[in-house]
Amino acid sequence: MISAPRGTRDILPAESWKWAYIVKTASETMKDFGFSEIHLPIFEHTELFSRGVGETTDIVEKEMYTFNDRGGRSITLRPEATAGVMRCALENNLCVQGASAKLWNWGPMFRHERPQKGRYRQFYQIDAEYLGVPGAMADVEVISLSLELFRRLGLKNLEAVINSVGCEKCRPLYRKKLVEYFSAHKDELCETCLDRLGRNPLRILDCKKESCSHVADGAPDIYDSLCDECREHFAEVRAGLERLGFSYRLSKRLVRGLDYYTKTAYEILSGDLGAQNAVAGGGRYDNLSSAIGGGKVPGVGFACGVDRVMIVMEEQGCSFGVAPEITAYAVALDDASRPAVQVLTYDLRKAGIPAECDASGRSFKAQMKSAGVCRFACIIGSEELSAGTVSVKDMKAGTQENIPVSSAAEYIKARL
RNA sequence: GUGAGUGUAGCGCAAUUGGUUAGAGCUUCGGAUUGUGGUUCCGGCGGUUGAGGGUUCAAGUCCCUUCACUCACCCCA
Repeated sequence: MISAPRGTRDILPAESWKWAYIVKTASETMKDFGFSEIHLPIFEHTELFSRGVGETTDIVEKEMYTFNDRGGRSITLRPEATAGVMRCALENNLCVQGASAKLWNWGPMFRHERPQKGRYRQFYQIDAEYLGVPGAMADVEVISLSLELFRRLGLKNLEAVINSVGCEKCRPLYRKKLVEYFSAHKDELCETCLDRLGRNPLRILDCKKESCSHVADGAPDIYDSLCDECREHFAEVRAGLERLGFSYRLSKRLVRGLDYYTKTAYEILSGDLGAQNAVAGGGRYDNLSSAIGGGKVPGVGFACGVDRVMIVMEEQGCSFGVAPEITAYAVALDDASRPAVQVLTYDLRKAGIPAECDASGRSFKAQMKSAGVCRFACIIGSEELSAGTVSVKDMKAGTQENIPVSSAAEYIKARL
C-alpha cells in the first residue's frame, strides 16, 4: 500500500465542510475589508524565494521543495505566499502611479520540516497583503483584519504580539550594536546563536534557550535604535490599534524569520495549540519588491495557518455553521419502483432540495434506516407507482401523507 | 536534521509471569410472519498483531533492523 507522503494528509468529508466554513468566513471578512481574491501559481521560480525571503533564512536554506523541471529551470513549491503576491502585483502593474492593491488568497504552502502538532509539510494559509501604501494606517488595516477574522470564527484567548524591526536605515546600526554586545557574551551563547551572530544577529533575540535568553535580556533595546521615521510609524500603528479597541503585547523579542520584514512585525498566538502556537503572523515588508527586482512598492500583510485555526476551533468547541445534510431520502419498496425513485430524487434535486436514494439495491428496511437521518422519507411502491403518487413521511413527526409525485418538491419545501 | 513515545478489525480498545483457534464494543451488512426508520434482540463480514529478521518447545508479548504515526527541539502558519 502506498500512503500519503510524510507531513501531508487527506481532508475527509467529516472535516472538509469545516474547512469550507473557515474559508467562507475569511472570504466574507476580506470582502468587508476591501480585499480582492486572487489565485496564484503554487510553484514559482526558485529565485523568487531565495531573493525575496532571504538566502540565510531557514526556509530557503533547508525547507524548500525545489526541483528542476524538464526545461532545466529551478522550480520551488511555494513555502509562503507573500513573495508570490508581490511578484504578481509587480508583473501585472497593480501598483503603478501611486495605485494600491488589497489582495488575498488561500491555498497550500510547502515546507520540508519534521511534522508535529500544527505543522505539516503541506499546510494551508489564508493570506492578505496590502500593497502600495507606506503609512501606518495600512498596517492597522491588516492587523485589524486578522483579528476580526478570528473574532468571527469565534477564537478565544488569543494574544497579539507586536514589534518593530526597523528599516534599512536604522536596522544596520542596531545590528552592529547587537553584534558588539553578543560578541562580548560569546561564551554564554548556544552553538546556533554563535552561528547567527555572523549571519543574522537579530534572531538571537528570539532564541528560547535559557542561557541565550538571559543574555538577550541585557541586549541593546531596538527601540533606542529606531530612526525617527520608524519610531513614528510604530507609534502610529500602536495608536491606531488602540483607537480600534485592540489590546496587544509589545515584544522586543519578536523577530520574524523572514528577511523581508521592515518596521512592523506581529504574531497572533493561541495557548490552545502545541509548541507551534502562532495562528497568524505578518508585518511590513518595504524592501521585498526591490529584492525581487521590482520598483519600490511598500507592503504589509499577514498569513493565517488554517490547519492551526482548525485545531484551536476544535479545542475551543467553536461553531462551524451547519453541517451539510440530506433533506429527503427516496425509498423504493420493491425493485420495480427503483427507477421511479431515481427520477423523483432528481426532481427534488432540481428543485434545490438535497436528496438521496439507494443505488446499490439495498432492502426496503435498509433504505428506511438511511432515511432515518433525513427529514423526509419519500416512499414509492407498487400502489404509488400505479397511482402516480409518493408517500412522504416526516421522519421527525412520524406522520405520513400520500401526495401526487409531481407536487413532492413543493410539498417538502412548504414544510421545511 | 536530532530526541522521546506509540504501532492489535474501518474506529477506539482487550488479551495472566511468553502458553490452545488473537477477543468483545462501536460502525457496516443482513434478519426478527413478507408496505415503514430511530430503541431492543439475533446473526454475518472483517486481522499475515506496521514490515523483516532473531531468541524459544512456544512470540501480539522478549531482542535487533526498518517503516509509519505522535510529541518535542529547531523554525514557523
